[in-house]
Amino acid sequence: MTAKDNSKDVRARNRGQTETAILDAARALLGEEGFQALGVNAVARRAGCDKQLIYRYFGGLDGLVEAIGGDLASWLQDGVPPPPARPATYAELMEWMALAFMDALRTNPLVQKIAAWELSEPSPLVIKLAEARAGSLARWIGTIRGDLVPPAHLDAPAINAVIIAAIQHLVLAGATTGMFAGVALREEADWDRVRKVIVRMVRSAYAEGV
Amino acid sequence: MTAKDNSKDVRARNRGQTETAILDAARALLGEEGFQALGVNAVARRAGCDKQLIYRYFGGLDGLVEAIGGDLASWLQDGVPPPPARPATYAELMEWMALAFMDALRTNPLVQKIAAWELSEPSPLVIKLAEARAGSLARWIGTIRGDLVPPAHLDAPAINAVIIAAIQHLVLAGATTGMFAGVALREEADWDRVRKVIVRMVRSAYAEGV
DNA sequence: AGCAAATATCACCGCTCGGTGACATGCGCA
DNA sequence: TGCGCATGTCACCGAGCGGTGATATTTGCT
Repeated sequence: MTAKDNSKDVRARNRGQTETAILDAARALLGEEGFQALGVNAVARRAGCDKQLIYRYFGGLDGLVEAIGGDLASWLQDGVPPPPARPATYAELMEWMALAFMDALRTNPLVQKIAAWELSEPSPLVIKLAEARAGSLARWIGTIRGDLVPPAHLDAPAINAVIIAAIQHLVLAGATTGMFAGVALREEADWDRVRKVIVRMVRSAYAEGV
Repeated sequence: MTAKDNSKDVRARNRGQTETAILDAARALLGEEGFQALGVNAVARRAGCDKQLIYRYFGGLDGLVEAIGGDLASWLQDGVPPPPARPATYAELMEWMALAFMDALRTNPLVQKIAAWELSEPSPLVIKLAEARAGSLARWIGTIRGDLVPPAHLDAPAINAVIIAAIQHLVLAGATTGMFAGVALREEADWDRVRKVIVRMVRSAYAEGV
């Protein structure tokens, strides 16, 4: 029971523990500072270990990022509760989906930073992340969709892509500049305004008329 | 008439000429490589001059970027032709606006990179750029709007923000990963698909029903 | 012509980065 | 007990970065 024992946690020689420490550090760093700050030195500093271990256990930054991308696969399934009442129509389902997706993304800075990353550099590594995220989204929609079918005369995938794109962009812009196209995106009231519009647009896009 | 005369253009001692050379280099670098590659050394290398001149004439990278942001103010007014036929309704106007904005952004990698930059780091410098871009957009819409007035019961600014956000996000995603939410964004046919959906959503959002 | 200011270039600093090899230390098994 | 391997640490490399002072060269004015 020397004085040093509790000064730095136990930091036993435990590979698994170190690996998760590195992973956690990388996730935290990416979520808080963005992909620009994600480097071998920074991660090792934050994880409290030597950067050499990053190379040994993950094969460098690429492998580390790939590992992060791995648990990206289920961020929607885990974080979003299923729709409270079974929606009766595809339109209602998509309306709920849009709002749920917006909240999920708003409360997940890590995914926000990854999404911003995808828009900033087309490196193969980032493309893998994009695919993982797209797959996650597709799987999530698949599970909540059940047997509901979109109207046959509509291009539902494209409509949904437009909706998701709008939400994603507004959330990212709100997190950085706090505005977009003159519309404030800071207070919860601002987001209520956005919610109203999203709901209206989803409804009308899937409406029968026209 | 020594052999060296034409080897490097004239490169006379001309401050104005050098300034535009630096500005052009910075614009080209930003448009081609993205904001990550925008550094004092890189710009000077590309402009074929010493980086010291960047500090002397622009006060560093910040001033240089600010100068770039300056002529950002008119990128829409200059690049987009006015609507061919005077639209009769606000909805028609916004429909044309959406498509025109999409094409303008798709053909302007510099603005694309700046938009991606805004989503990646919230530095005060970038916020200035964002404001410049937002102001440009507002001014553009103002001039083409004329005396058309949106339906009073609708939150037109928010609706437009959602539309612009969707377009911007799809264009950025197309330029980097070439996909979004499972929808391809490469061939012109892909963009026709997007156009159809955008038109439908703008129309229905501004429709009288509901 | 001659001089001062504007213009352009060079050399250098300190720092951080990604990456690697050599070395220390503790665990588990024979 | 002692050996071998897994785990962790350290020192170092070359390169590029942003930034700055001193210096060379041309221009333009008197």
